[in-house]
Amino acid sequence: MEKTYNPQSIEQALYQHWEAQGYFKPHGDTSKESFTIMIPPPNVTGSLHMGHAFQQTIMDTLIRYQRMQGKNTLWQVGTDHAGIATQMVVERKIAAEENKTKHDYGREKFIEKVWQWKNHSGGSITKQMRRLGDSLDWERERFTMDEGFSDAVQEVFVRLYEEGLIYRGKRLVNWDPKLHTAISDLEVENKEQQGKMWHLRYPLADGAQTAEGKDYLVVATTRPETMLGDTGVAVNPADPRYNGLIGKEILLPIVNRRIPIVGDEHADMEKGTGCVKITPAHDFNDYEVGKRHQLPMINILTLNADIREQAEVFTTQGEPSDAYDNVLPEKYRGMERFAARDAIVADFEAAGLLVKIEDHPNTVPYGDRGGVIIEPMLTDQWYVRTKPLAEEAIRAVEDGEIKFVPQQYENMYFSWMRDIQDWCISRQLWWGHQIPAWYDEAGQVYVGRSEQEVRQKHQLDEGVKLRRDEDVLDTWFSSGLWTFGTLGWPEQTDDLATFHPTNVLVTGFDIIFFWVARMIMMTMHFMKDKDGKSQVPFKTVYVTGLIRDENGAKMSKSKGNVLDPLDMVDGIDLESLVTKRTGNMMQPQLAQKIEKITRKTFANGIEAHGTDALRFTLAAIASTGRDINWDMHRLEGYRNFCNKLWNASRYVLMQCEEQDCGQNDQPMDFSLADRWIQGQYQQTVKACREALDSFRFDLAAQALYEFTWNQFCDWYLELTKPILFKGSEAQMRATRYTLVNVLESLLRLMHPIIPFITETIWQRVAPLCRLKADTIMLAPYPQYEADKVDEMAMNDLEWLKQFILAIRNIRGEMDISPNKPLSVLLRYTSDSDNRRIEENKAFLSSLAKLEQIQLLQADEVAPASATALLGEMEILIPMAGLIDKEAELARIGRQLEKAQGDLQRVTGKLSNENFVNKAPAMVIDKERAKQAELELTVDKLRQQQATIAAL
RNA sequence: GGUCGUUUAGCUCAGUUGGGAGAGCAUCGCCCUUACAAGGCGAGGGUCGCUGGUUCAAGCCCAGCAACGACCA
Repeated sequence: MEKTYNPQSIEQALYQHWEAQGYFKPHGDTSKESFTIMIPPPNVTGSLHMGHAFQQTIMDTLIRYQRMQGKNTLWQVGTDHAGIATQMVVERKIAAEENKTKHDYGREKFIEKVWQWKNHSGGSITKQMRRLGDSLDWERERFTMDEGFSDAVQEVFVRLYEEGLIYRGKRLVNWDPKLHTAISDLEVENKEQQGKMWHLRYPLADGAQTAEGKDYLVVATTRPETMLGDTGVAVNPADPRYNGLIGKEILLPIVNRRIPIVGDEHADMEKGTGCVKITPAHDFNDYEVGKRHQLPMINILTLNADIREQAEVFTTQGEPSDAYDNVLPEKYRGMERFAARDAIVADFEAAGLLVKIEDHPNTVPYGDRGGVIIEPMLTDQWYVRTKPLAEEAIRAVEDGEIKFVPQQYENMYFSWMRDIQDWCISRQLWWGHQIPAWYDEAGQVYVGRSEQEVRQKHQLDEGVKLRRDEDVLDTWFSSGLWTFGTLGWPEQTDDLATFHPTNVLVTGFDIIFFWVARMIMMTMHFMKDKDGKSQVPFKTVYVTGLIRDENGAKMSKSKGNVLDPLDMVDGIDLESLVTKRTGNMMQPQLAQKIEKITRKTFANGIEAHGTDALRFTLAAIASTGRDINWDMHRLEGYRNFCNKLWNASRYVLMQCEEQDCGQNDQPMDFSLADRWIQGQYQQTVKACREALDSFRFDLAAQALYEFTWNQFCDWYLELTKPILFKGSEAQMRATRYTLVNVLESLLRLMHPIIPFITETIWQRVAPLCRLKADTIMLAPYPQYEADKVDEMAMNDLEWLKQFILAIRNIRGEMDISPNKPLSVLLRYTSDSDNRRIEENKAFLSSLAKLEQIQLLQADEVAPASATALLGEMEILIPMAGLIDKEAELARIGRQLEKAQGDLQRVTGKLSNENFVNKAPAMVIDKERAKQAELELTVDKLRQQQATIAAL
């Protein structure tokens, strides 16, 4: 083996080999249980970030763990077409390279362009995923716009429409004025900010007066410009100030429109002025109020969110109406919405109608893609009626058919599902699944799998002109079909029978609504068992937290704190990192700041750590679904761990290769250490399996770390040295046998988390265990073997450790070189002490560096010594010429203080009658034993203190 | 405002049915001992956010408060 651990020299080649050998594919033996994970399809425009690395490490660990247990495992790979994001990428590209817009190309040519982009540059993320060691079945890679998947999407749309679960309507939607498309409520980010509240005076018509005798109402609004579209003012029917005015009218300033005063609970008497202007075409709450009171709707904004040349007037049902005229004051026409706001406020002020302006914290909706403020807009859109779909989806989680890990995320799921709103699925984009709907010239809509099918079904001959709906479907509509669409639905394929329902979904909490909930709804509606029972898409949803930067801030490009997982794998120098973080930015003005924090945080760039160290770190921090602050030091620690494993393996191989490791059935004489490490290892297997079975990757990582470093390396390897250097043939053989077999099995145990280093070492170690197999990937996962846990060996070795630690402690405290051999005297030894000493002299001499071990009789006087206690046994190291009196007194003093403190606590507890009467006997016995031991310890330490003090 | 979560060593985090406060990293001291200085050996370090309650016993259970965070409105 190479003298130093160098991940870069092993990882890439291994992955290519695995992939070429087809180890990632399901083995196909359907007599074995299947185990399936569907990867959350990454955005085809995306690149790998920490969240991907985190989730994929978990998925790969699970899939490797199950594969090694012989299951027919499928980890399905693919990407999604990311409608808006992809279209934006290509639009920017043609703008930059050819100075063209998509309209210059036209729809068909533009889509061709997008496909070209997709085929050349799309999915670079899948190459990055290979670097992580992900054992995905690449031959089955899917894309949400590929042919089969598009069939599934169309089929679902048509069937839902035929079942009345999809409808079209003119509704208020979230409109992105920059991207010119509707988006669903989930794609809106509400941001808190310090805004303003304008108090506007609205004169009452026909001489009406308020209870206080005023001839006007004051409405408070955060959006004064929308007053151009007001069709009412609401007051609370219980509000004595104004309820007398219900039914009266306002004369709306600027447009001189008469609008009614209505009584509605929406007007909060406590808030603002108690009077609310109602603009049904530009506000979701007002829309509802308008519907309740049959107020017409006046649209005053263009799709750019500028003031229209002429308003559009609709009835509550969305039909064109002439209830009001459509004239808008000339001066505002064509104004951008915020310019119009300023102008209108100024005009109110000029007219003496601006009462006041207050600071007012409010939440403002932003489009998560375009980044501009969303405008509620009255448009024709397609909707999924989600309520009926949600019912079954809720039940599946209630009944435990689907479990969330950690469970608290079920609350989030339920609260959203129980209050679910209809889902706007149409998008005014070109890139995506075009909606399979056609209109005749009268505007009548027909839905079908093709124009031909539509004509046939509705007996429309060639004379009837049909025009296809131009809109495409929300990308999440197709992602919602991921679990069954990838397996060949709507065909009833063998894959569906074998791999569906899938087992585990690993995802972030942020897409529970976007994706998880919708996937459950869609799957349960379309996938049925033979007996008609709905199939769930997956049995467990493992929800991860977010990985944040070292200060707990969310990673984002605009903050410049994004960490590329591959930079941690390969390393990156500071200049490249700065260039990478500040290049290609949406807001170049932030570059300087980003450069500064980058230079500060990563003064020396990022070192290479290798994929295994990254994966181990991610596993180690995967605890309970909460967010994690990324800590570079932990990554370093786990790289050191990989290095430790590497070097320990080198030791094992150096000792065992070309030696007799028990392969030839010659006699073996196992040492205490051999028996002990087997037992320790078995307990590790048990802990590790339990952790993986319960999704506690952190506990699995911890168990592996603890065993490998603190037991196997720190103790066992050291304990093999006296045997391998001085033991008999049979002892050496047994120890070599234990070394190679424990290591071999340990590598299998760790493989799901750190696949590369384990495979590399395993290739060398396995032959020494008489194993012939091509890869560790398909070797069996270790099982707990209780009969290999030798209790007596465990106890004896624990005693041995304590003995050695006691000597080392004295050396450390007394500044005695570890190289200096010591003589030790033992007093008050029990029979079992004597046996243990006799059996383990070689170990003691070697690990504690003792030249002589001498037993004293109980009444024998010992020379002045540094002392340690092990049970009743006294370990004495004669001080002559070695020990500093003051230092030894200080050392004893510290121990005494600690022992006395403990004793006091235990004694206090035991003298409490209530404790003795009520606590379980076992607990009391334990305390009594502790008390006795502590008393002895205190006693002996005092004696020792006196002895030393008397010198 | 509602829901959920978090608060444990300097930092990042574990702590399973209530029964002696843990890990990694960082810190301090000593060591280039033939697997490993990305290391070895030893040591120090915590009022478990605050207050109260239940209990023989609370980091853990209950109530209230505070701070922070997420989602929803």
